[in-house]
Amino acid sequence: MAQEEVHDAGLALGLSLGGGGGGDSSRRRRREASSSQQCPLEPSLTLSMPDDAATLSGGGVSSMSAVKRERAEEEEEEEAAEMVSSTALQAAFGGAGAGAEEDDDGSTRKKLRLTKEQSALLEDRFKEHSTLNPKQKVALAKQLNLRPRQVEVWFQNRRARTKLKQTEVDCEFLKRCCENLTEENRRLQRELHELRALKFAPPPPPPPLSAAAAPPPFYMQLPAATLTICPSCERLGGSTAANATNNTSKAVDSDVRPKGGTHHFFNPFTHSAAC
DNA sequence: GGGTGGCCTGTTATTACTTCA
DNA sequence: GATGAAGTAATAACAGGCCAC
Repeated sequence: MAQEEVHDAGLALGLSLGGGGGGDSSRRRRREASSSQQCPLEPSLTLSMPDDAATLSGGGVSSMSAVKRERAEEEEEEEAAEMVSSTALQAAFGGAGAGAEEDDDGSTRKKLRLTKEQSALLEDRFKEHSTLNPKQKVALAKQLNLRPRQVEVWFQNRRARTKLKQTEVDCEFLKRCCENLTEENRRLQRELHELRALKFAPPPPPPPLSAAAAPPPFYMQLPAATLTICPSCERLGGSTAANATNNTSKAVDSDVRPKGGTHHFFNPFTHSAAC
């Protein structure tokens, strides 16, 4: 089933959950609740209109500065206006829009699926900048017929997904590093064994692998991004082997070297007694 | 020092899709 | 093949913490 068909179905009303508008509204509401006399058991998931009404009634914003309060009220007014005009814009963007339908009991949150068009535009903006300033956020929200809070949440989630993905990639890369180092360790053990055996043999011919022909140890090929802070001494590590043989490492090293001091790159696979 | 806003991280809830009897 | 329940992945929304201003 095409997702857009589902998106279009029954979501044109444009009522919104949560509320509060731009900024970290949920936390703001929490702080407001704690600083005012509001009941702590009040459900946090409310429709925006009642929530806004409560806020505008004065109890919820008592701790906010006048400027902030003014800004919040402006945003809330904008959102209210957006809701009024949302029906027309829903047609343009296919319907996920600025909020959720109210449940019969009005208590459960409705998660809205963004349309392909909305997601695509958000992705485009994310490619340009992974963060938004408040003006950009509001503008993008208007363009997408979403609330600024929704745009903000989308960017937060998107950054989290990106980071998670990068972590998985790094993990996979380090796994390969580990495998290669294990293999290299085996090779060196064999080589050591052979050299020891040669002690009792006639003078050997030159080694088959010259320094120029032999590939550098795997850890010397690690990109700079994998070089991290040494957990023991909490310095940028300075693997002399890597620095001596790898131009890239040298360049990176010179970029990050603190003035008047030397440090070593930390390689998690080779780091041992160096610190 | 406390208030506020932005961001991160972890969690929850919802939706869409897949599998299987 | 059609169907509904169960399982799963994706993700919007939320909560709480941290940090800078």
